[in-house]
Amino acid sequence: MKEEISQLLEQALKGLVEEGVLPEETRGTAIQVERARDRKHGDFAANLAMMLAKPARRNPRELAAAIVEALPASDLVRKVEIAGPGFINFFLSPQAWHAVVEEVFERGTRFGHSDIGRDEKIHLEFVSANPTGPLHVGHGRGAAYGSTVGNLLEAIGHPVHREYYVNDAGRQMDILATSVWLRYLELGGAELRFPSNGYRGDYIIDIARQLREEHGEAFQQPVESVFHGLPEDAPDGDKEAHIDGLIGRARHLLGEEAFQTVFLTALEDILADIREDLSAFGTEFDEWFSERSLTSGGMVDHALEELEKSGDVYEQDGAKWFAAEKYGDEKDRVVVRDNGQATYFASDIAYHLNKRERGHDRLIDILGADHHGYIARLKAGLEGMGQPGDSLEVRLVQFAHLYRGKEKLQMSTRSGSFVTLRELREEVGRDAARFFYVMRSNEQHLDFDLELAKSQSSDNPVYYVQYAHARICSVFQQAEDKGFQYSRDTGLANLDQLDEDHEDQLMVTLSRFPEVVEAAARNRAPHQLTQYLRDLANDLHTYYNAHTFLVLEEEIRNARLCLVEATRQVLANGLALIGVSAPESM
RNA sequence: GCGCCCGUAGCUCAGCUGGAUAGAGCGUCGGCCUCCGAAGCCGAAGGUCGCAGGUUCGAAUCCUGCCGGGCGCACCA
Repeated sequence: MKEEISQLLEQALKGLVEEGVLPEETRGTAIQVERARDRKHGDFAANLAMMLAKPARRNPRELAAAIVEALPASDLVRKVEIAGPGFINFFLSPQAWHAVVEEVFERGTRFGHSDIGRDEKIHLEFVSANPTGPLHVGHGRGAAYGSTVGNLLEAIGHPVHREYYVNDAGRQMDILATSVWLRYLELGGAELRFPSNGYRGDYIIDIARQLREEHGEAFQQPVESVFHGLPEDAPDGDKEAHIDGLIGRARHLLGEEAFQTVFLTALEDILADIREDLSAFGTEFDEWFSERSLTSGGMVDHALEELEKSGDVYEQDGAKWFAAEKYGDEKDRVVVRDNGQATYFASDIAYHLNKRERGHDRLIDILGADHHGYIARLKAGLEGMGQPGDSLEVRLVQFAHLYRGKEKLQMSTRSGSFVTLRELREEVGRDAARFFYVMRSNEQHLDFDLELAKSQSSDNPVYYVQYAHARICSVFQQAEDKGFQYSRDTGLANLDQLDEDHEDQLMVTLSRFPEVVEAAARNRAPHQLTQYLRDLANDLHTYYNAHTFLVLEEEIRNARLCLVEATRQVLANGLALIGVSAPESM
């Protein structure tokens, strides 16, 4: 609809250039059409005349008059006015709004979708939490935000590949395996002081128990041999040295094969739990990409080769460095340590190179806000490997702070005293959780009040929107109970009988949906969609309270039902995009 | 110290890539159910858009400086 207005203006512009009224260089001026905020200003407004005033050396109002004069006729437009400093205001005809209702039915669940993004393949990485324990509420925000952005991008036609990067390599994983093994020893009757830096959650004990069921006493070792001669743990000693010593001891006493068994059991258990959790949260991935596969598949070496080609890799102090500073990073980065091991930075850029080599035009990473330091170095790395730095787009998700009423809840994976995503889901429900997570801009800190999200009444916005949907369903149920036969065709044929302000308003809001979806997708801003859904629900509730739908006159009744049926469709489409259900009754 | 994010109504936040008189929810106050679901609707009060400059027809929005809050600055993962 916006598009159509824009085209009319384009033709007018073209005409004026050809007539010589406007200089040649204004031909390519980008036409901006926006929704008028106040309906007194019509339905759409264009600032074209103001933008052209300078190059054309004419005053904007005069120019606006010339543009209006040059506009081709259209039956969508009822009236055009010039207002203020030179705005061109368009008033649309009723037929224009009726066409929207028809379009909703024609497109059905795909109303609001488009294909404008079809030429850009997008790789979307999100959540990617270390598989060292259950997901907590911070990951939940990334999951809700990421999956909604994915839905929005798909809705505007982008091919989207959703991926979870599994950090299944490195020291944290070794600490995990060691923690499991220590719990295993405890289950075997050993008494030991659990390392302060180990993973303490109950899930560790569950995994240890499973290990015992599957492997019996195979991994049992005397406690003395495990702890003997290790550096002291905190508070008197160095907890890092202590845990590293324990890892070494575990590897040594168990042997590499048995250690791997413990390691893999822990990894697979936790990963399975995460998959199940995310799936139940309505978040699906196309691929779970293993960090270890980067090394084993030679991708890290390949990336290092590509990087070498830049000529910006040098050796110093026995390590290989990448001159990242030349590419806008704040300092140079080590890629291979003096012990010959590739750094985390090396595997990170190898991963991103791999994403590019898989054919994705744009890489979107959704990261926790504490990772913002990675952006510059990742872009630098990509450029060093001959890839465009701006093919990577990082979206940060700020922290979510959980409150139970006034009480702020503490979170820490290590201590085991966190609130998990699963607990949150069980407590407030998937719909409320998802809606709350994306309701605010991702760049904004989120105060998530459990009591509020749980409250089945009043101030919970997700219920407000869902209620609008349920209410419409209920109206159709009532119609049936009263013996009114609903005919959509009769309704469509009589839309011109709908002349109430509320009906007008509702149709206008329905027509905004495709624009909202596009803007929310382009801006990676799901909260713009939740905002819209509240507007739409409000229009429906207002209309409902002001007018009875199930009136005796058949034409008006069917026309009204037709309008609310379209509304129901749009509510459902919008809720589907954020992964929230559209209930028929509540 | 350097870098990134955020300062908008009492509270929580929008403000659509610079537009017309800055909006919504909650909270407060006052109304609306013999009538399709009151999980709803209508109305009122509430603002120096952190502060100061700058850019232009026009700034909450863009630029600079300052103030305040959060986060990050590893041969850790």
